[in-house]
Amino acid sequence: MHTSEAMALSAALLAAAGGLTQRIHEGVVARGFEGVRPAHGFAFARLAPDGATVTDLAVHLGVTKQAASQLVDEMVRKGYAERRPHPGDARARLVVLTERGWECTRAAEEAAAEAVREWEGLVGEAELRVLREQLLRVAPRGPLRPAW
Amino acid sequence: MHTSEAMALSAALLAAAGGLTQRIHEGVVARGFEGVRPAHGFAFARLAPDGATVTDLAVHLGVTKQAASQLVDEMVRKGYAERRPHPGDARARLVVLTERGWECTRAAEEAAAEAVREWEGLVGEAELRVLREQLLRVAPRGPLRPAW
DNA sequence: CAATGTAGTCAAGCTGCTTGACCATATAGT
DNA sequence: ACTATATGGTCAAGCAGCTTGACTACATTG
Repeated sequence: MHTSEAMALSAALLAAAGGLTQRIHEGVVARGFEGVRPAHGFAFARLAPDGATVTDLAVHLGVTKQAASQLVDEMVRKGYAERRPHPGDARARLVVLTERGWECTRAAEEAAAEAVREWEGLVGEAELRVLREQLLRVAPRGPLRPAW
Repeated sequence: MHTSEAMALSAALLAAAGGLTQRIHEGVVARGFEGVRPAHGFAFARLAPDGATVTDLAVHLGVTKQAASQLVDEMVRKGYAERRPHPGDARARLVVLTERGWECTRAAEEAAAEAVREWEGLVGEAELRVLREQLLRVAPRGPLRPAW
């Protein structure tokens, strides 16, 4: 593949990712969750299963634990998360999503599904599965974090 | 496509875009261009053909013209761009890439091509073209700008 | 039970963006 | 032609999100 084609691919990938991010964000806002930035989504993804400590979150997001702690402050202030005592480690605190946090997570999933559903009309359902498989192959392993 | 599959696709897309961005950035740094952040790449892309005004750049990046002007300041200070008088409008100034700016652009293209070349080994060359076509379809039109 | 490591926070500072104000030049209306 | 308004660009101040550094509370190791 030539350099110019590689650039076209890169640009398309970045544009698609940017567009999707924006679509998800708009969808979340449209569903009544304000003051949430795209970066929060990556935190929600880590907190969703069973909660996490601030340090876990910091590693996941690739920022300092102070920054992660401030992010948690903000999410707590806005009612999306709460700090609970950590069972088995009195130093740590387990950050978990509130009910509103779960609702926001579902809103983000719906918005993503809505955007992807439009893509079905553009490339077809079967091709969309192919696209997913290809992206899974080229995507790096590890935590999903904001990139630029 | 079910919601969970849509989420898997979204996550893969964001991860792939993030990984690519990081790869390009590392490749540019490895080629000796320091102090360049990923956000600069989007500015380079707009300046590359024939230069642009600060206002053009601001629209392209989706930021205020003050922010764009500061970005240009930085690029000028680091030797990647220069401000020339605008032919035909004495108010405006045409921002163009310096020779070093062009070298940096080529470095980014090489780094992108290098990453994409690895993808060829993961999904195959023919499938990579398919991937490009699919992404071009789902990518929104318009300026390529940082998303989150 | 002393020494070292880890979870978390407080405080200060930096950077990249914003809003607001302003000047110089272009363009439109009469 | 000349005033009125719009546009390109910069200066200045402020804010938000991150950083580094210092510190306390608890855990873990020997």
